[in-house]
Amino acid sequence: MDEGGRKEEILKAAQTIFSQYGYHQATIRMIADQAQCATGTFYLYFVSKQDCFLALVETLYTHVMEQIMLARSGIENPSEKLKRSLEAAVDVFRRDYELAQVVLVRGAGADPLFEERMWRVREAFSEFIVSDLIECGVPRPQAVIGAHGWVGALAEIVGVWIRRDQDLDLNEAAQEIQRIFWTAWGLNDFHSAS
Amino acid sequence: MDEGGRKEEILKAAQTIFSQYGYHQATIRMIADQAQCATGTFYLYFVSKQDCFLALVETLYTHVMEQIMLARSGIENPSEKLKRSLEAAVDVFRRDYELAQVVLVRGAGADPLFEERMWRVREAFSEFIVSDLIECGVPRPQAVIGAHGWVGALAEIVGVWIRRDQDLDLNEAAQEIQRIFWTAWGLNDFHSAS
Amino acid sequence: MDEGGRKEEILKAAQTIFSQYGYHQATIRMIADQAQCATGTFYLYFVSKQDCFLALVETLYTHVMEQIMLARSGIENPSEKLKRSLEAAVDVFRRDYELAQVVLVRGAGADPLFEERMWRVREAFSEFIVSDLIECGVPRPQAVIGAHGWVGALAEIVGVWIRRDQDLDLNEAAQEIQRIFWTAWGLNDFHSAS
Amino acid sequence: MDEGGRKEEILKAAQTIFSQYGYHQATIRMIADQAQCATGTFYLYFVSKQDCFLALVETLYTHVMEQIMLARSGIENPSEKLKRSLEAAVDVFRRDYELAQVVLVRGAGADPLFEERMWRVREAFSEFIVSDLIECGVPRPQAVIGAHGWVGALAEIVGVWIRRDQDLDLNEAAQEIQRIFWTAWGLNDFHSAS
DNA sequence: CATGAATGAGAGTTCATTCAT
DNA sequence: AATGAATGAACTCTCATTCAT
Repeated sequence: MDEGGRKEEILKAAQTIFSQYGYHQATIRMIADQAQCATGTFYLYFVSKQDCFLALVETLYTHVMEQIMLARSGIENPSEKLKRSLEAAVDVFRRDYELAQVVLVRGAGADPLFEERMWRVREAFSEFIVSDLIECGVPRPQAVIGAHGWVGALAEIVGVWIRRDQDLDLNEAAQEIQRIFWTAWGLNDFHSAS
Repeated sequence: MDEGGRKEEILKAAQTIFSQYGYHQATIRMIADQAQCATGTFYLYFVSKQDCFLALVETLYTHVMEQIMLARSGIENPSEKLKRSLEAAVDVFRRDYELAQVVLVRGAGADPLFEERMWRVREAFSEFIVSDLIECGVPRPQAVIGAHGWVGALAEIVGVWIRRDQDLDLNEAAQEIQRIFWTAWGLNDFHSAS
Repeated sequence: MDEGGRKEEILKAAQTIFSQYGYHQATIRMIADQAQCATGTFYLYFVSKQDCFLALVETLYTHVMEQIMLARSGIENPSEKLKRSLEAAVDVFRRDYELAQVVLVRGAGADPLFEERMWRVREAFSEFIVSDLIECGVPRPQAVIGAHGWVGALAEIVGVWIRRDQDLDLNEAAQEIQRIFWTAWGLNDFHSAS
Repeated sequence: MDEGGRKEEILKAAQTIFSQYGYHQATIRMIADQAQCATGTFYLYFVSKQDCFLALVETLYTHVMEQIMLARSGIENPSEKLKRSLEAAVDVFRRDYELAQVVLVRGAGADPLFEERMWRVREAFSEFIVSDLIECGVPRPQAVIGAHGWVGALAEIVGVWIRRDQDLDLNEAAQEIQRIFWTAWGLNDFHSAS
C-alpha cells in the first residue's frame, strides 16, 4: 500500500509547526491539527514531543550524511572530496529549508537534550572535514579549529539565509566561505572544480 | 560590603540557572532559591522571566560593545582595529563564561523574542566587521558574507569551548580563525600587530 | 440518561460555588471539585473564570427575557403586559434561586466588567418598563425614574428573600410592590388582571 | 494639633481608590501611593484591607444616621419625619459621592463579609422606615415590604446617578420615588412639606 | 488503528502582610 | 511613628500525556 503514510504526515506537520513556532511554543495540538489527526494519534507514532523533535533532527542528519556519501563516492582527490561534501550539505539545507530551520535555528536553546544531540551532529560533521583537511596536508591542530570555524560559518550563513527569507544567494555565499578557507590553507585546485 | 545590589544578586543567580538549564527548564523558583530570596522578590526587580533573560542578553551586549570601543580607541589602521575588536569580544566571552553560555548557547531557540534580539546583536556585530573590511579594501559583497562567516565561526568556537568546559585554548583558536580570514583577504600586516 | 452535558455540569457547579462564596473567593479548584472533574477540564469549556461567570449572567438574562416574551405574547392591554412581565421575571428568580443569587447579589462589585454587564441588563429591563408605562399614559420623565425605582425595589425584595433563605413570600411581596407603583400612577385596572 | 490627620488621609485615599477600582482591583500599594505614605504605614492604622473597607462602610452608615437624627429632631408628624429622614439620607449620598459609590456600588459582591454588613445597614434603615410607616397607619406587613422596596428603589436611583456621572437630578428623582410611595399609602400631606 | 475528552502537575505571577531599620 | 524591601501562600491557566470508546 501507500504505507509510510501516517508517521511521515505527522513528521511533515511537526516540521512545519516547529519551524514556525519553535519547540516550546509549538503544541501537540497544533501539530495534530496540521496533520489532520487527533492528538492521541500523534502518540501512536511518537513516544513524546521530544521524541518527535529528535526524529526530525535525525532526519536532517541522515539526509546530510547520505548526500555527502553520495557526493564523495568515486572521488580520490581529498580537496575535491571536501569541496563536494560541503556543497552536498548546503544543498540539503537549501532543499530541506523548513527542516534546516527547525534543527539549526529553533533547536539550539530549546532543551539541553537537543543541544547535546545537535552538538554531536556538528561534531560529527567537523570530524569529517578534519580528516579531509589532514589528507590535504593541514596539520591536525589547525584542521580541528578550522573545521569548527567552517561549520560555524556555514551555519551562520544558513541562519541568515533562513531569517531573511532566502533573500541571499546561499550557493554563492557558501562558495565565498569555501574560497576563504581554501585560500587560507593554500589549497590551489580551487578553480578546477567550479 | 553594603549592598552589592539585590538586583545584581538575582541577575547572577539567573545567569547561573539559565546557563545550566536553559530558558524554559529554568523556573523562577530555581532562580529565587539560587539567589536565596523568595519568588516574590524576583518580581520586585524584574517584570517577568523574559525581562530578566533579556537583561542578561543586554548585559553581554553592552560589555562586548564597551570593550570593543575601548580596544579601538586611538587606533587608525583599519585591519588593526578589526583585529583588536575581535580580540576584545572573545576576551569578554572568556571572562563572562556563564553569561556567554546563556546568551550564545541557550538563548537561540528559546523564544521568538530572544531570537529576534540575538540576531540583531549578531547583525550589529557583523556590520561592524563589514565596515572595517571595506576600509581594508575588501569589496562589499564579499565583506558581508565574510563578516557573517566570521561571526559564525567565532560563535561556534566559543560554543565548543563552553561545551568542552574550556578544554581548548580559546585565544589560540580565535587567532587561528583570524589568520584564516586574514590570509583569505590578503591582509598582510597580520604579524605586525601581534 | 446519556450526556447531561459536561458544560452544563460545570455551569451548575460554578453556580453553586459562586452563590456560596462570591466571585473572588471562589476558585477554579472549588468549582472543579464540585463538578467532580479536574481543573483542566474546566478550561475545555470556558476560556477563563470570567467567561464562566458571564455565561451564568447571560443564562439568567436569557431566561428572564424568554419568560417575559412568553408572558407578553398575545396581550394587548399595556398595563396587563407590564404586570405579566414583572411576574414572569420574579418567577424566574424564584425558580432559579441560586442563579439569581449569583447574578443579583454576588455579581455587583465583583469586577468592573460584570458591573458593566449587569447595569446594561438592568437598563434593558428598565427601558422595557418605561415603554409600557408610556403606553399607559405616564409621562416619560416620571416613567424613567419610576422604572428604575421599580427595578431597584424588586431587586431588593429578591435580595432579602434570598438572604433570608426564602423566609418571605416573594410572590406576595412582588405584588405589593406592584400595587404601590400601580396606585401611584393611577392605573385602575389592577384588580381585573389578578 | 491638627491630629486626626494620618488615619483620615488614608481613609480618604482608600475611598478614592476603592470607588475607582472596586475592592479587589484596589491594592494597598495604590492606597498608600494615593495617601503618599508607605504600605507599612497603612498597617499602623488598619489591621487589614478588609478592616479599612469596613471602616468606610461604617463611616457612611454613621453619617447617614447622624443626619437622619438631626433631620428628625423636633418633628412630631410621622409622615413628615419619614420624609425628612429620606431626604437627609439622599443628601448624604449626594455630598459623599465617592463614599456612596464605594459602599453602595462596589461593596456588594466584593466579599461575603461586606455583604453581611451592608445588608445589616440596609435592614437597619428599613426598620426605621417601617416604624414611621406604622405610625402613619400602614399595617406592618405592607410596611415591611414597602420599606425594603423603598430602600431598593433609592439605592438603584443612586446607583444610576453614580454610574451616569451625576447626569440626572438626584433630588428630583428621590422626590418622585417619594411621591410614588406616598401616594400608594394615601399619605396626603405630601405637598405641605415641599 | 484512531479518537479527543479528561487529566493534573506545575508554571508564572500577584499582593496582603510583616519587620528590621 | 514611618518605611518599603522582603515574603510566600495561593491563584489562574497551560499542555503533554493517557485511555475508554
